[in-house]
Amino acid sequence: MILLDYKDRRPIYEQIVEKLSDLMVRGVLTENTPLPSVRSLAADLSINPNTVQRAYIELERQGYIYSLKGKGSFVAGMDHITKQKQADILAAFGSAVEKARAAGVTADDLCSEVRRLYAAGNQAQKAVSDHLTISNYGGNADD
Amino acid sequence: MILLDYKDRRPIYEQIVEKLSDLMVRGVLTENTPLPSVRSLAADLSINPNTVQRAYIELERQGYIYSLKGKGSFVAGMDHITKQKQADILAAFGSAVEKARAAGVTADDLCSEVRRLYAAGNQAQKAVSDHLTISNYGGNADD
DNA sequence: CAAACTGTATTAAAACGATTAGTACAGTTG
DNA sequence: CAACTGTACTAATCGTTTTAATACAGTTTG
Repeated sequence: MILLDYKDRRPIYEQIVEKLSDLMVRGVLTENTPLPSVRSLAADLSINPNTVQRAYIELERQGYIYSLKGKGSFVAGMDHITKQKQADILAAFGSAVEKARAAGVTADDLCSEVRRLYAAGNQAQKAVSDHLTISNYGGNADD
Repeated sequence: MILLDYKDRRPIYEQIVEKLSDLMVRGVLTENTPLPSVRSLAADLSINPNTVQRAYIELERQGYIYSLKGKGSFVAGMDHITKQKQADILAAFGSAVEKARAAGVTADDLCSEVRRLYAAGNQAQKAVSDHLTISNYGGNADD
């Protein structure tokens, strides 16, 4: 399940959006997989259902999920998701690059850093994905 | 002068910290240059002096400036500033890289993006620095 | 010295967003 | 029908940010 970070200054609903969309991109949540219901996720996280709903509304607005009244909320098509998430990520990446460039960091330095992080990250990857693993809900939207 | 972005969800004092430290790293504000007084910057930005003071307190805490009672606030030593800012920037960069890696973006893709942004950014750089230019206050801390 | 600046400190109120609480309605499922 | 689902709405609460209004201490300049 998701873990909330109360040290994070971002609002809870935004953390939920980020963590769930991460799980989709990582392939843990696949197309048409049902998400936990608004009320059950709220209970699991010990937060108000309204907060979860707000996160789901945002996820739907961004194209990560689709919701059916009376049925539930489900992971949207992976093609949309991948495009969306990678666009988000590249935008954030571009912003970080721009700041580094303005601060006098060279392109070579950044590329070295990229490769260093990739080398180091591959070993930590297993632990990270374990930590983010979401319980399997099973079932599909079109049951 | 600085421009505040009210669409930005971050608090005003934090925007001030970021923009002023940016100007220092870019070399627009150099060592011992006096910053606008708490009251005058507040007037320029049409905000409360307390908000500016909070930004200055934070800038001092992070080592970007030093303040002398009755005299004013001044840009700190560039060696401290550069180290501080580059550490901040590399941390943000590393976070962006990690997310991209998790989303399946290759290291080569990121490096290509870096070089593309550097090539494109060099032409936009003049416009950016123009936009961020701060009026010249003249004078030094040790007058 | 006096006026006009500086930074700094403090307390209270106001404003704003995030979150909670409670309720309600509509659709689905068994 | 009972128990789920998403959705909608209003009101209250809470924390942070910002404002407001002073006040005090040090510096500078006429």
